[in-house]
Amino acid sequence: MSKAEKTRQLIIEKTADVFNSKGYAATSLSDITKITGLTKGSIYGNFDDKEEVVIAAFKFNAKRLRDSMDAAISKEETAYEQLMAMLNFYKTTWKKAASQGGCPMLNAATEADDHLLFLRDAVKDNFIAWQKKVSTIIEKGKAEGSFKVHLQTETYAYTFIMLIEGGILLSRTLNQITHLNTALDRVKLIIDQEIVN
Amino acid sequence: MSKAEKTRQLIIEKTADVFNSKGYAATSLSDITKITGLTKGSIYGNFDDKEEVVIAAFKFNAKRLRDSMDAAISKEETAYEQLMAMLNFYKTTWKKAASQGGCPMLNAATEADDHLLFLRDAVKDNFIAWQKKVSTIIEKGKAEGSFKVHLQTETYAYTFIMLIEGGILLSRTLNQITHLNTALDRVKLIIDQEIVN
DNA sequence: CCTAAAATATACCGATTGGTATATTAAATT
DNA sequence: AATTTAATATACCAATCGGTATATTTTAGG
Repeated sequence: MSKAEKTRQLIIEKTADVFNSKGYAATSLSDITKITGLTKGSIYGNFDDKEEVVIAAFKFNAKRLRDSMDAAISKEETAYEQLMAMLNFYKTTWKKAASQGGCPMLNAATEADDHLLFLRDAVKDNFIAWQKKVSTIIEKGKAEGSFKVHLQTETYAYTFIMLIEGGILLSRTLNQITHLNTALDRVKLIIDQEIVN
Repeated sequence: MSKAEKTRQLIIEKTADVFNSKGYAATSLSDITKITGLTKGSIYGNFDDKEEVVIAAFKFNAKRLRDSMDAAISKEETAYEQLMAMLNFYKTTWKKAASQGGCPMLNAATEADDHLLFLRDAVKDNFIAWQKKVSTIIEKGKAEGSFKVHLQTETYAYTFIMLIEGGILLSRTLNQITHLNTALDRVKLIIDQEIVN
């Protein structure tokens, strides 16, 4: 890794949390220089403009989330255990995530819906990737013979995502972990009652 | 209503949609003057600062949502029909809401969670009010004898809200109404399977 | 160790930000 | 109709915004 690549990475890593909590538009270049300890010259030597930093920071935040979820899931063998690991991941990571500004998917999605259009595609891709990950687990369960074969995989995957994001939204806004737990419990209920054979 | 009160109201009404779509922080004073056709002098003659406009605009957006939902609900007699009316309200209002920047609750909540702290309480209050509204309907259903009496009213109310907000989030981000419908169908399923006697 | 190239810092740019003091206009009161 | 008061417009403010040209420093290669 060249010096420039290291600096680029440092900028992304150091600013990721601020972008996620303050918002991508509201985080200024002076915020970036303050946090990184670098100057504008260095920032613009490694990025064409602020948009590029914003996209890189979001992608970093999204990847960090994906990677740690993957790590939790891949520890398990069966599809059922993998789904449970995903739920447990949210239950245990909540506190840490809250201190980093909450769910990067939720934050970026609301900010990019009709404003910050250059972010929209990246957010979209990540939601679809998340759905596919859940879908793959459900299909795996079908192949294992532990899940019902006739059910609509995608619809269930999206239902889980909705509940989790909705739960995070309420927990953050009302400052009570209860709501996220309610969401996670509901996902488990759906799995046990409708998906498992 | 005095001239000043009329102007105040005009400012709020004309800027409400922009605040909701662009974001409360990202909407500038020149946006406000452009939309209203007024000058800074007039804005600051009726509001102390931008924060006050932001709060007023959010409250207007939230009230408009509440009022139209109330109108849809109050047309119905039974608790079951009222819950169905709420679901139908989201199904039918979706398109209009999308053109106004999406759900004001969702937008303001994510913006106010760790930034724009002065908005947080107002957002909080509105979520609680929504939960109470749903809870009141469920309690009414219990009193009517059509709903099971032992169930945890608040938890169900929050579950419905999560699903709806999560559905809106996905529908907006992925630009497909399907997801909101999935959420609304799931709420109906919960009502039919777990709440109705 | 010296030199060329890459990376970072400095100093600046015009535009826009939220906000205000004052002048002007419109509305209400006598 | 004249006068007072309320409401709106004008013109300005310092601070900050994203961005850039250039100078300086740091790194790597011979």
